[in-house]
Amino acid sequence: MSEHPNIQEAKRPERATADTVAKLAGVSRVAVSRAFNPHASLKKEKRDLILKIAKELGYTPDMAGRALVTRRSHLVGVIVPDVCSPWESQEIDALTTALQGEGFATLLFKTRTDQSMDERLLTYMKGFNLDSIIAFAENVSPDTLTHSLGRAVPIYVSYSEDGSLPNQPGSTSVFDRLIVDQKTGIDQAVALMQAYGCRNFAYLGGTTTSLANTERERAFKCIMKERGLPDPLVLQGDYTYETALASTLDLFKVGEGVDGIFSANDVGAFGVIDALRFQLGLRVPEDVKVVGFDDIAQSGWLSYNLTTVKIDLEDRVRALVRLILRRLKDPNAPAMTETLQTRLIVRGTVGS
Amino acid sequence: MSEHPNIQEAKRPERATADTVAKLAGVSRVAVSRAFNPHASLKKEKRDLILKIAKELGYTPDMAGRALVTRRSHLVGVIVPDVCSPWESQEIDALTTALQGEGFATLLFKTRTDQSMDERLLTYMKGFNLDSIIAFAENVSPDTLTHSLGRAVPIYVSYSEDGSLPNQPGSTSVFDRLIVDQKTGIDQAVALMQAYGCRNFAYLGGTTTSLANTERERAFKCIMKERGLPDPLVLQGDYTYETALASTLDLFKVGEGVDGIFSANDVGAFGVIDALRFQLGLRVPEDVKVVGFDDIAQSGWLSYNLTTVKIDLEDRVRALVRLILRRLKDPNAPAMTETLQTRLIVRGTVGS
DNA sequence: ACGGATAGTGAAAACGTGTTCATTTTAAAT
DNA sequence: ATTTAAAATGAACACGTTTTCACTATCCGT
Repeated sequence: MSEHPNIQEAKRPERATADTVAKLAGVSRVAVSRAFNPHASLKKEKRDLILKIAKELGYTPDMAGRALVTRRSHLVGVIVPDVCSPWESQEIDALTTALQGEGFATLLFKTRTDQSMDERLLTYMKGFNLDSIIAFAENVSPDTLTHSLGRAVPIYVSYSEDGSLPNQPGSTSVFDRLIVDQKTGIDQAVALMQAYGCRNFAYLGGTTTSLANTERERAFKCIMKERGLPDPLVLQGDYTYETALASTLDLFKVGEGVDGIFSANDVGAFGVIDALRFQLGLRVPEDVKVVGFDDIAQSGWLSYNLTTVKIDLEDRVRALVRLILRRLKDPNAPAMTETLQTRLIVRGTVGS
Repeated sequence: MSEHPNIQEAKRPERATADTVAKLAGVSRVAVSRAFNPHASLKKEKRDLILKIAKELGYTPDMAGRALVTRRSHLVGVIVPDVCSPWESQEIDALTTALQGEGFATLLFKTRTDQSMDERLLTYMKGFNLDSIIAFAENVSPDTLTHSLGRAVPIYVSYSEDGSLPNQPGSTSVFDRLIVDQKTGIDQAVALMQAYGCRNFAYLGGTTTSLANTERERAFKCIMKERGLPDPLVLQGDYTYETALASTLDLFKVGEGVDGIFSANDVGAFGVIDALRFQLGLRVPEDVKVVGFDDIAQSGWLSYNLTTVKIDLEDRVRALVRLILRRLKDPNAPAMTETLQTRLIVRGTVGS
């Protein structure tokens, strides 16, 4: 086994391995491994030599081999129904940046359009031995995930303090959670709309199976009651522009006289605004006031200039990464909860 | 080695491995491997038994172990400067769907804001042993990529027939390419603008280092000349809404009397439109006509209703996946080229 | 019934890495 | 100078899989 590999090596410039570097540096292969692990003890000059030769050869530790023994793939799975959706693409972007800085890469998986997951896909995902999983698709049950996903611990995002879904009594597994307090921001929104004279409110929902939507609707109704306002009209939606547009047209076909619409997301609010302005000949904000949720980049564009409830994206991603890293460092640590606030961003769709 | 693993197994429910399945099914581990490889020869009833037991145990072949010996990671890298950019997020979405169907997962990497890549990141990427790489960031030179990326063969997207960047004479490596013929669509756009009376054209560029932008500008100027029109004014841009807005304001500050603006991308066109309508008090399309490029979903929204040059996303992704799979099947196949057409989508920003 | 081809099978050897463990070298402390 | 602790080192093993390579059972046609 001393000269044999050279024959193959002569044929093609084979990928440099730790052994290649070790022989060239006159050290053992273990030393090469240690050179790439900052915490391992290795004489400084020897490490420098190894790293120098490694760079010349273009050697990089192979993740597959490393994953096999360390049981760390350095891969974080992101399950998402639709990458194009602005809020989600913004979060994926920020998440990728943050994780990349910590030495992890994000692996993208798409659910079916109904946000459910193929059995085949789950099996497939398991094979990658993901270090962590973030489920944007809220139609994937925690138990399904843990059952199908080896050692990776999913992180769940809840939208109310009482944690409506994960950590059920029946389930043995405990999840780290990020709780988003949506009520504060929504209350500010309703207060502003009320101050500008709204009397008849409507709530345009997102996908009905979405946890975020369920809690937004609940919070909205609760606030209406607290402020002594009548129960709002609820429009069916699915977070898309097209459906929002159609639902708004339907709403005003029966002439309800609604003068304040709160949408479960910004893209939906765009649909509402365009329906009002271009199809119904109504003015925003003079005739109807509109508020969205998310504060995506497009909400600042002048054509919409949308007043909206903001979840601070950087805070959110920072919290997620913190949870992921902590769980990775100590898999047996007790479940942890991070909390996030929301606040109203005032622009031009309620009053000037 | 017969009873030893059971001790560990008793402690925690260890991840099921091929050996676990093999022992339970009373076959060799090789049989298990074959059961999961459809092309391997294995008695049907034995395969069924193995797959059944595997499902009960929740066993899935480990990708790391598999990658080590097959030299196929089933990972496709996507290098992108900004996931949020609508066109790119749409393409990532479609690509992920298509690749997922073929058994590959997409791994996301972000460049720095100047679209260049950290040396550290390249080294890092190499470690994942990617099966293929698609570079959305056009500031990463082909040679840098091939030098730093083991056996993965990058796919390049060019925007002119003469292939301005890859396959240079100096470079030894040959790349598969996807050529987008932008001229046809741009010519249709100019023709329409001209028909509606445009006399003074301006071109709002994207990032100057972007290949797509360079070729779009070249094609636009060429068409202007062919149609006997004067050289267009060129505005600096970077594909963002904010810069487009600012550039448009600058343009009309000197009162050039421009009546037709062609933007290198749709998001830029949105900035142009909003500057004209909300800051300069001009009407679109009556006073100034605007055309974009890409045909992202937002271009159909009524507030913009943008006339734009479309690259068919599904065709594009289909072609990319075709190139990737072909290269993977035969790494030594000669370089291949796919070509894509563009065409104008007429909406409301040129004339009704 | 017989030869030959074919499908089915498992033992052993990879693939590239991190980690134990026992050993040697170096540094620090008396 | 001598003891004690700490740091540095490499051999062997482990991780989970696929791929040779022989070998056996099964099938077909004359």
